[in-house]
Amino acid sequence: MAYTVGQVARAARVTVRTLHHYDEIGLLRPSGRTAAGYRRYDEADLDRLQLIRYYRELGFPLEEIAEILDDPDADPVAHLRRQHELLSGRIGKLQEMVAAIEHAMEARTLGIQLTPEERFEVFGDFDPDEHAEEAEQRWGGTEAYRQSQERAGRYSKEDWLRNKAENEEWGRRFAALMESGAPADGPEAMALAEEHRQLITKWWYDCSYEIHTGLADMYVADPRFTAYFEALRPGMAAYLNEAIHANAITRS
Amino acid sequence: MAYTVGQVARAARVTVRTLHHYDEIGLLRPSGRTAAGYRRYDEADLDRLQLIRYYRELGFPLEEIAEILDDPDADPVAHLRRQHELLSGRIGKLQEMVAAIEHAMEARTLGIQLTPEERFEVFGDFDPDEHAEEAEQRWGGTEAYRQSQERAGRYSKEDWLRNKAENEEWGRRFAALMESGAPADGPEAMALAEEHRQLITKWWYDCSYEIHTGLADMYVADPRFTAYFEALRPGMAAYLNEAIHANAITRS
DNA sequence: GCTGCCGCCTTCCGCTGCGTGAGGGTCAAG
DNA sequence: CTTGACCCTCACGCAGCGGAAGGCGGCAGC
Repeated sequence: MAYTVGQVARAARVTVRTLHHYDEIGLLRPSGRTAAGYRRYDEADLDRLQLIRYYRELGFPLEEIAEILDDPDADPVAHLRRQHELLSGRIGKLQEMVAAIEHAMEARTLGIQLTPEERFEVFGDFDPDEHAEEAEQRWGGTEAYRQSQERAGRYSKEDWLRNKAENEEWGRRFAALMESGAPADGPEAMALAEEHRQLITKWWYDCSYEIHTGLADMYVADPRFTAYFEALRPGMAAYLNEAIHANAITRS
Repeated sequence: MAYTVGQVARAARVTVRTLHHYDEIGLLRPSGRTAAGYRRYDEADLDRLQLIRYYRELGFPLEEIAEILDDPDADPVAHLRRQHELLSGRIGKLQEMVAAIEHAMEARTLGIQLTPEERFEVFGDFDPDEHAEEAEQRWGGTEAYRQSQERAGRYSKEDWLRNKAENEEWGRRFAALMESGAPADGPEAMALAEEHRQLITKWWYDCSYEIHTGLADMYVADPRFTAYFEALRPGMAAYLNEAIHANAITRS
């Protein structure tokens, strides 16, 4: 059986132009032509095309595919191994990027500006071990972080907006409470601290009391978080820190 | 402070040519030039370059980066979300490719030819659900398969060769046993069946007796495996099948 | 003031893997 | 004999630079 370009293209899910291209560069020459100059592909050509598409999808450049297919001495397993490594590396890089994006999205919702250093985190420009270690230290490499990463990716724009709105709503009530002069370790403050914990659990990850107090400490230790709360109301970072601690002690 | 192209290039880890390119397309024009025509970059330019590199690493095309940076109304989070999806998709595809490669490597060591269908498995050309389901059925989605996949990727060429050699050695001894006329459910056949199980455990995954009998059945059911054993010695597939079953019943 | 060398300039061609025409011939059906 | 679906061969275009050619600018040492 002989096939025309169009038939082959449909069968192999490539464009006619692609077949022309493969012909041009000698990667896949049709086994014959009709009197009118039409390309005629036979079964063997189809087999070869399958192999070509296969290696293509594995990321091999066309020239290398030609080498593999035309050199019977070439070791296909070696090629596969090499490609396996390449792919693994690429997956790793992409995963780092995804993590960086999630981090960026998370920061955006709080309106926190990333430091240049953080912005460049995605680049492999420092020792990977050191980098991993730092990430471990900063985020604990914890289940919590993984949860939040996972969720971050799934949230729609509406989700983000609702999240932000709920956050702001809570912020307003907390600021109002401060205004009223209520003590940071009083029942109302503790109730709002608890609400804060629940908000995190709802949107991000299971926030235990332990984690919550850890967060509270970060709010006064990390200037970016401090700035965020201070912008809502001066003194809020410290006040919230105290309320969270009080709440954690009382409830657990 | 003002910097020359070279200085900027070194600092930002890009090539001079890249900066020229960014200038050409208007993505990053240096804030000034010296009398001699030298590009002069200032701090603001560096900031912009950082952002450019950041979005670049996240996979944005240059044109889109220009949009994001030049349009203050553009929603960066929306862009991030979109990019997150793109990256996740790409990771998924790459992971499928890796699985396909591992499958191919595994098949190679046994000298089994993949069917065209399998060769095209890596393409997303049929319903993903159906595909996943089929893979589930074929491989059980089991811990065993995951183990073997994981190991396949780590093996060096020498490992593969040793694996192959051990396999062949076992094959020779098993063929010799058949030759001797020993019964398939006799002690020697069972011993070699057990050795076979251990070989799999050593190289691939924890091969329980249950899994082993499953494999044995596949050896007579799947023509490609059958062909492999039949090539070693006619009747070997069925003989091995029986020996494995006998061994499993006796030992467990 | 001359030489040497490095860094900078612009210009231009090259690479991959095709997409997308333009401008025309061919084939089978009605 | 026409129509419409195919097919052909040029040939330019795309991103995102790499790299070379050919020529100044700037600074150090003689």
